[in-house]
Amino acid sequence: MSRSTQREDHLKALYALGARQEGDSDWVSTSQMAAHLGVKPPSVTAMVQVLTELGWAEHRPYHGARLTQAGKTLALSLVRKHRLWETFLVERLGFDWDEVHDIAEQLEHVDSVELVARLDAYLGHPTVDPHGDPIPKADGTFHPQRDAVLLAQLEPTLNCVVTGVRGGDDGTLSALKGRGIGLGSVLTAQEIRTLPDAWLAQLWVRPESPTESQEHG
Amino acid sequence: MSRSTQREDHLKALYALGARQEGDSDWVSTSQMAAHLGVKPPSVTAMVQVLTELGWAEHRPYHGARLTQAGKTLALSLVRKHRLWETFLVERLGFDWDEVHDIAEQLEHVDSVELVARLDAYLGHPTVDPHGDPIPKADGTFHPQRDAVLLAQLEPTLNCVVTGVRGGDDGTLSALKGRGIGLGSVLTAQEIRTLPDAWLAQLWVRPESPTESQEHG
DNA sequence: ATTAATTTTTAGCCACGACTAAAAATTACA
DNA sequence: TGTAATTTTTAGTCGTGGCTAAAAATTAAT
Repeated sequence: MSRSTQREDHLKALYALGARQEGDSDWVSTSQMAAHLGVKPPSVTAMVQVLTELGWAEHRPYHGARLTQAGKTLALSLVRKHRLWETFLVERLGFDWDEVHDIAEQLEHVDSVELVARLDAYLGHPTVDPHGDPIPKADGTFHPQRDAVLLAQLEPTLNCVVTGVRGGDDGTLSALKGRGIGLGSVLTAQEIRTLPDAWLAQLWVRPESPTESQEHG
Repeated sequence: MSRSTQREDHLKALYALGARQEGDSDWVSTSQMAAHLGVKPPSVTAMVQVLTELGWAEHRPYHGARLTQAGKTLALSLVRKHRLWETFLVERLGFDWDEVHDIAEQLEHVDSVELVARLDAYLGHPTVDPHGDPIPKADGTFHPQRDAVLLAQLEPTLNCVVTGVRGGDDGTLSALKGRGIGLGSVLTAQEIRTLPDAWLAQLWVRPESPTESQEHG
């Protein structure tokens, strides 16, 4: 009695939502998780209690849940697997970056440490996935985005380069692709003003001076 | 309500056991399936009834079950996925041929036709997997072993070359590897007499004249 | 041809993980 | 501060896919 696809999905949701909590703490409500996972809140409550019994989460009834250290380590290994598979799908199989999420979602639940190690080596130990998200290391260490800010926080006069997309579902990603926006895309200050508000909180960008031209690979 | 890992596993068992039935028909008993899958017969009965309702199998109570044409097509697509993944694991990730079965067993349940198509192209449209088993084509056609006989049926004076291993579990495969036997291995008539009886029904071989020497790649 | 042994199915149960409806706690408002 | 609205948990149900024990059918043996 330990890992299962459902438990792993709840663990990942707890990790993802905890990391992007607005303010101080990383407590996540069951309804947040339910919305994220596409299930109803009572199902989440039940699952959170299971995760608690396994020592992966703690649960303060009516307040929320958050991961323990053990849970964080496990969640990080899932994120690692997900991002390695996405890298494989894009770089080796030639998928577009907006097509790979659902497939990686399935592949990440395949259970074999040897497989992950060999996949990592095969891909040349990549440090970021095709969305620009950093890939956790095998030992659990994790270096978040360097030099990146969310587009919403960028000074309005600056140009920038897209370095990542936060929590992008395939729908958002293909909409971005439809506007010609991908990793490495250069956005001018005036172009930024034409983008939907929703994207301002999703795009990680590296600021550039207003006059600098583009040279990226 | 259609595919699930368990249903797919039962479908594959029905296919595999039906193909290797001794005599005339391809009816498979529930206890055969149960032994193959590591579950109890009543569980198989229940699952076979589900497969029947889905139109993938037919069930004659107290006599056995067998696949319909639709079921065969589906089973073949699972075999295809399994063997493509095994090929990937061995040829690209560098696994030994006796380590890949369990991992491929998980990977084959990943649901994406596009993924299979791209994996196939990436591997160069291989026709046999690392165990020498032929890989069914995307359209469902399937060309079984050419020129191969089971070692048990080989005339006792002939040498032979190993071209495949029938239904090899990882245990048998690593035992074979321990004796230095793999795809392309040359077995002399006298060496054959020293092999365990169990292997005689598992090794597919291509006969050679007693004097011929080895030249294989 | 009966009876005995074996195999298969049916009946009834359990764990997992979802759901709805109702109760309890928290938060918001007056 | 007391009541209303919202959120969360509890209670009870359902489907999937296992199990054991008992009944039914088949096969084997006398």
